[in-house]
Amino acid sequence: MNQLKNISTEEKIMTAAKQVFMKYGLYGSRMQDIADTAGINKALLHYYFRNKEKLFNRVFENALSRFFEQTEVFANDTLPIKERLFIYTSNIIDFYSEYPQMSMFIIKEIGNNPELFKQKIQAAKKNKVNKLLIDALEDAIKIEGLKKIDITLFIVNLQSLCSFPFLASTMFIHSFKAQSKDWYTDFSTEKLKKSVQTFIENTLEC
Amino acid sequence: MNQLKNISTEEKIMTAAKQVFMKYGLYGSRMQDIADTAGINKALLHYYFRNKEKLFNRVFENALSRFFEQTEVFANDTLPIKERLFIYTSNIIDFYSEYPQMSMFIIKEIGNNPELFKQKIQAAKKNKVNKLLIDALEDAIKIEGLKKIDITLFIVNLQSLCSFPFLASTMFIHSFKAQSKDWYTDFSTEKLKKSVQTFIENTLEC
DNA sequence: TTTGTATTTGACTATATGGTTAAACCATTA
DNA sequence: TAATGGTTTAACCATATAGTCAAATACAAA
Repeated sequence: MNQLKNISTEEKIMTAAKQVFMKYGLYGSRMQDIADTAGINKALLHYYFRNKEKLFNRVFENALSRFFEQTEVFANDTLPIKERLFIYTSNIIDFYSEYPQMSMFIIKEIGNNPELFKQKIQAAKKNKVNKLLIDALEDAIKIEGLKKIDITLFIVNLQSLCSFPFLASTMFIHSFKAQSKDWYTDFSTEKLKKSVQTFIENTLEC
Repeated sequence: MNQLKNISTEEKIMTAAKQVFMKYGLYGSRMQDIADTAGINKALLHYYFRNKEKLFNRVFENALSRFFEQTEVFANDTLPIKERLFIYTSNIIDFYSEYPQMSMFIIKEIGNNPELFKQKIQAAKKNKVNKLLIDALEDAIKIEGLKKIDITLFIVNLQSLCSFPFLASTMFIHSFKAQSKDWYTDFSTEKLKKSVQTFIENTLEC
């Protein structure tokens, strides 16, 4: 058995499946489309991943893992919470910048498979390298003497500012183009990062 | 011909189609599913709306119209821009609160049909009762002496704060529940409105 | 070279799905 | 009552799609 070639084919499939599933979701995606994108026979999909659902779950699980990796920074208790928030939001913006459809994909599919999401949360909580945003904020209020903010609201606001620009990029592109503003020229992830940082500072310090 | 009965069936179909299309998108939705939801025969769908695409476009067009209606407040030049922004964000939050899947639906489908979106923008610009956010802000800088903010960035931030909480509500519900926080208890649209207003004040005045 | 095993393919099946049609139903009116 | 015309339905068709299978191919070991 050629281990290298084997991995290569499997990865070709995973790459193609990621692409197609992110674009069309579980129901909208066609196995033939995935096979074509991967440049292989459709039967080979079923040889490597028994069926559509199993293939989809692998892609979804990968995406969720990447998503939760981002929270590792909160385990670093030596940094003040504001610094950790800056690093986290910067990382997550870079992450979405690289995979713009990730956010949409995760949000849409959590509804269909909330169990896997719960599992990931539990795993993250038990993992020593990891700590979730909510726990880090609660600790910061107790230990660092952080102002008693509304934690859930703050998290929602933060995720909104970081995710939505990529999620809705097609809307913004068309919207601004129709009004003679070039989204690509006007928008940069660096500017977004700065505005998020300003939001964090205003919320934590005002 | 019974005009009343006619409208009723058509509306039953539109209501069902809205529900199903919002949940599964164009490709993921099944005509049979829409027929079942409306409590009618599948052939009747084709009697009222020739085919799937036409039915979908009607639903999409309705959604877009509702979306653009929200910007009418910006045409009211007698109110200071801050007031108009407060009203607009409050309205749009109420709107998403009523139709939580609207934002996701519009975003997802604009990519497939950007032309209709462009048309709506053009129509809104020509409409005297209507004025778009971007124009209102540009005017405010010229006329009201508003601080020269980065308009596109501000709009993106604002839309993010207002839309994402509803778009990603399933994620937040599961996320907070897994961490013993009840999303429904902790979250209210009033709190969200206040945080958006604070963001507007900080951005326009700081 | 031969043999055995993993990989890959074309051809196939069963089912789901969008769409059509002819007939039935029902309300209005002559 | 009977004719008219819009509305609704069951049955049907053509195609698309997920999944299967036997045969072919590649490739490593004997």
